[in-house]
Amino acid sequence: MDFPKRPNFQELEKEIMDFWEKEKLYKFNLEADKPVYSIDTPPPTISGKLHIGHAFSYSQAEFIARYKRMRGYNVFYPFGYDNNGLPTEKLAEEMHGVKAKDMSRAKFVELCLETSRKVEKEYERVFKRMGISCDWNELYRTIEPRVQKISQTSFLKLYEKGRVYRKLAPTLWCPKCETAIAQVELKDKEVNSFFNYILFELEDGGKIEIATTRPELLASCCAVFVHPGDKRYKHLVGKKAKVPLFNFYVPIMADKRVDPNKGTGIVMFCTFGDLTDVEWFKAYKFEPKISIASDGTLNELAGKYKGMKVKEAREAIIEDLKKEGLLVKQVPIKHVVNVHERCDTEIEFLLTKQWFIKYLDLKEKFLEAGRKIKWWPEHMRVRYENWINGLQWDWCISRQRYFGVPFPVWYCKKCGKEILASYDQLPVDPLKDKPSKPCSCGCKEFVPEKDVMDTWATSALTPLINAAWDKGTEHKRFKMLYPMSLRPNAHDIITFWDFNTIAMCMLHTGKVPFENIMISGHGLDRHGRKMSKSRGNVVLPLDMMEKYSADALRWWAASVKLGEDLNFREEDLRKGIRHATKLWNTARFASMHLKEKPNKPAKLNIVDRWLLAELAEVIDACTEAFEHYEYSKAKMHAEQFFWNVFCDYYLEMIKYRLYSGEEKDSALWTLYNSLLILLKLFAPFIPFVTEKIYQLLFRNYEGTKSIHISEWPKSEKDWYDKEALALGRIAVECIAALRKWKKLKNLSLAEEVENITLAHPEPEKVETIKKEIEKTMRIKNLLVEKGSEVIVKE
RNA sequence: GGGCCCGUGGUCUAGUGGUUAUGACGCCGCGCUUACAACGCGGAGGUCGGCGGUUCGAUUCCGCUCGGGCCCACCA
Repeated sequence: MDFPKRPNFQELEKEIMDFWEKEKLYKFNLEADKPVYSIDTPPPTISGKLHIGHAFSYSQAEFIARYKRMRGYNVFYPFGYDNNGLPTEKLAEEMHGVKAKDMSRAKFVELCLETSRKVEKEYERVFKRMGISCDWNELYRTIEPRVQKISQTSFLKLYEKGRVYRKLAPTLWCPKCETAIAQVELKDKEVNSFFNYILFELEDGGKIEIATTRPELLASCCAVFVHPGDKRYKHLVGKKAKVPLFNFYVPIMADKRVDPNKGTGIVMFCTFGDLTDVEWFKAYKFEPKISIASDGTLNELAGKYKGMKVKEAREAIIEDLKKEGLLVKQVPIKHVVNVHERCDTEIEFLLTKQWFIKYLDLKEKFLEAGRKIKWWPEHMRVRYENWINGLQWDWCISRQRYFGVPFPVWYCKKCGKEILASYDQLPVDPLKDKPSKPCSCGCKEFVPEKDVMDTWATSALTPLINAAWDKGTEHKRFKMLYPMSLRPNAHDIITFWDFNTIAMCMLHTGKVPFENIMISGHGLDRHGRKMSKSRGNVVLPLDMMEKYSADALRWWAASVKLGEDLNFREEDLRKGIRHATKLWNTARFASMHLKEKPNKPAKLNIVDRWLLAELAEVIDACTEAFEHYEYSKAKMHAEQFFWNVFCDYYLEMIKYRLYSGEEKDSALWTLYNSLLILLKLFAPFIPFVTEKIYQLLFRNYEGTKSIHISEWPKSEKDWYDKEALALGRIAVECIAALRKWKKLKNLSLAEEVENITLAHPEPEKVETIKKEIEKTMRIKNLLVEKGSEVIVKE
């Protein structure tokens, strides 16, 4: 057997990785007659490079996959890529130095696909190198045709149920690029501006003062707001104010979103100056007054100011207000505005038609669904519930983007009616394809929907994607895989991914999509900050695995409780190396003595019985911890037992038997079995080194071709031997005291000693295990007497 | 501003209404004792973030406060 003192972990891991791949160890078997454990792997966003944070949370879910596999489950562990949407668009633009709006849509989509393919390859390398035991045959991409079909089917079904509707809604708009933009494309910018104090006339001739930075929006003014608790203005609520220059009346209303300390405490509400305006618009259901066109110029509603750019109009209106004596003062201020990150242009809100999913009426149902799922850790459910309780609007699922799943929709050119694709046409691209029949009005010309769906509207379907919902709900695969056993993800996307998935799947199937949700924390940088390109604090998993090992990286990821964040410090990776080396050397020691598979002896030595009793407790503790997704506890129990009991005491205590031959069969049998059990307890965490040792030392005897499909350890009934447990622990106490004494006396541990007197509270018990203590500590004659503490007497 | 979580020796971490509070890294001393110096043995090191309350008793339960993280909201 080949047991060098120090293995080369990198080489070892690559060899094992090839072995797993060749043996197709993690392939899901649709035909197997075993209980299924299915995992709804989070498809990572194709947005750049994977960092340590990914390694952290994917490892944690993977521990569970390996544990369940060893528990005999038919584990379904697919992999996916979320390459549908804005992050991939931005990556493609960045990598190729181009901009989407400067090229044809088809060309840009092709570029995104090409970018994604390249990045997927890199992701795959990292995950495989980490030993993530996914079945790579079960691979999906959220942009691929099959998934598009599922996503579009979802849309059509919801449409049929009356759950999907289209209505005007404010959209973030860049007037320079003349495109809708997403919230993540916004950037804050501090600008110099003026607070303009403007007079509005009341019906009774009185005047009120309003401060605004955007006088050009006067034509869009719909109302005037004060704070409900503001005594100065209480009497105004319910009255009307006349908008200067345009001379129409608007209501004066109270709303707590007004800050009484800002400006005059009276604010004008326009459609739309900023995000608060959007909220008021939605909350009070105003008729919009849009005075800014998509190119950033004012429209006919603005009367004489029509055609002017926003800034020109602002100046012109200020001039006119001055002339009329309606401008009280201008106070220069610095304030933060939202600009488009590309071109630095201040954004506007435009009313456009958007698609929504109606679900506000189902809040109670979603809360109930959340209660049907086991959350690990439990408190994470609270975030889910808070999110639902705070929901105020239906879900807008349309995005004015390019790279995403298209809506299966056209509009009749003549009557404007919505024409939906038929199911057998899916996946469909309305920009290229045509409806299968003419509009009911007879018209044969159509305007395609150009928007694409929100990426979450597709990724919220992963349980259905995995279960092949496109083939219906009555086939074997769907029944095997839906609902899924586990949804693992980090806590930042509970509100997006978990909530949307539960909502979507409940709408489609009426059943919760998974039985368990396992929420992991974040792997952060040394100072506890998220890793990001802009911060420059990204640590790459591949670098760390080359420097240490995949096992070391995984060992690190297992070191905190589920749900806790963990700061990454490179020196912590040494712990994993240290542990793997220790395990390796233990196996090396065992290999020197295990020349064949030992038979169970008729009678077990007391030390062996003690070890098995300790082991039985550890197995139970690890198993229970894993059943509760507490992998870190399982790791801790196994690790502490291994170092502090197995290596420090047990191995030392059996050496005399291994070398002398006395009761050797008992020691060999126990060593063989306890080491195998330990390997199995560690296997989910450090799959490479445990596999290698298993192959070298156990495979021939055990038969099963890999430790990762071997049976999870079970303790035998007769191992729970209370007497042996107590005696063994007493022996440990005595040995510790004797070691301390030898140290004090400057004696080497190997030094033979004649007569020693040891005090112990229970001398009669020590007597029964005296021989083992003597042999371990090389004492000729151990005398025991009663004492209050365990100590060597001079 | 709202919600959730975290705050234990220099660093990371376990844990509990009750004797001297767990383990590891680091540090100090000794040791290459036939698996392992990527090791072994021994040792030093903590008012369990702060204040107040409940209790016979609190690191553990409650309230407030400070610090950190994440998500959400806000910036006329």
